[in-house]
Amino acid sequence: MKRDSRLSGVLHVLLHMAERAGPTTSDQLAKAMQTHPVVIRRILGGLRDAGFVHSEKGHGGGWTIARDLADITMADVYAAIGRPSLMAMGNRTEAPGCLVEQAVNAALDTSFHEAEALLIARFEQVTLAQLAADFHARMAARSSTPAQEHDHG
Amino acid sequence: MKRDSRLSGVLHVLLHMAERAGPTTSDQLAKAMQTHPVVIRRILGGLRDAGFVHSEKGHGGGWTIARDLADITMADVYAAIGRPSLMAMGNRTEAPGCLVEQAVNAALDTSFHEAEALLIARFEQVTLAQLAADFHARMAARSSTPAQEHDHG
DNA sequence: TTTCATGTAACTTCATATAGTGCGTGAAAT
DNA sequence: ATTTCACGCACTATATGAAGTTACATGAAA
Repeated sequence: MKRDSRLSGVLHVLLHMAERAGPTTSDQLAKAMQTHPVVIRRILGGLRDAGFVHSEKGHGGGWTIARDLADITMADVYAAIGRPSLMAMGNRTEAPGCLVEQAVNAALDTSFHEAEALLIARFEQVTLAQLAADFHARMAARSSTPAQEHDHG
Repeated sequence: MKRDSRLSGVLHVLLHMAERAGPTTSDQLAKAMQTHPVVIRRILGGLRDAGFVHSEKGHGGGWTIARDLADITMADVYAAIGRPSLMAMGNRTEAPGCLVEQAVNAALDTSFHEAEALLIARFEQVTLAQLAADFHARMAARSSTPAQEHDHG
């Protein structure tokens, strides 16, 4: 089953933005992410509507983070991209008339809802500031090659 | 993101088989599941290889459950279909050179692995016998229309 | 008024889950 | 023996959705 990488992508973009001083353009972020500028704009659209980032048009424009990194959790980002399903599995049919399927669905739903609740709870505990700190720790650990912080090779 | 319904499907098929006395053909199961016989054979292929069901060719052939329902857990069934990914989300890139992405991946992986472990643990606690019992309880509750146990409308 | 940058819609790939077809194999009934 | 039944499997077809791309409009600064 193919897995959604939007959450991973948004977090990645946000951390790259956080490493820069002024506004960052979609083009620059696309280069860093090895993708297309329009994809960046799509990814950040939800974040902008949720107030986590700000976008400016024209000369000197681009994207900036609108809040303190310590005030944005992974759960916030997850919500901003529309709370896509976390579970790769679903029921064959929802609201089935078949009682066998109802029994199966009930058993699966119970477990899946527990797992989703656990995930959301974990997401709420991790802020972008923590992720940035982890990144900087990795930077320090890779002391021999300190210029590769943006290496995507 | 589209969700895999194989686990739901296999459990459904197994419980339908359990309700019948002798062998059940792929055709009969396909009718009950409103799908194609080949789909049934594919679904049950992994279960056969794992020894949970038995298949017989020719006249009077079909599928039978090879073990006691109390000895088959949802985790067994999950394993038999190849342990497909349970999480709908993955990392943009695995083993990235980018330290930002490494930090993001690490944070996500931690949460996802926890959630997966929780799910597997729950699956291990539910046997097919329990699911069958739940089904029969639903049958009893729907006492006014007792002939609909195979209704898929 | 030219250049830069976002906002969006429409379109194209591309991956892949699911469904379906055709033919081969083996077992039982006649 | 031969017919019928049922699974096994390789292959094709279809549908869905994410990601990538193009095109153009909007708005701001040089």
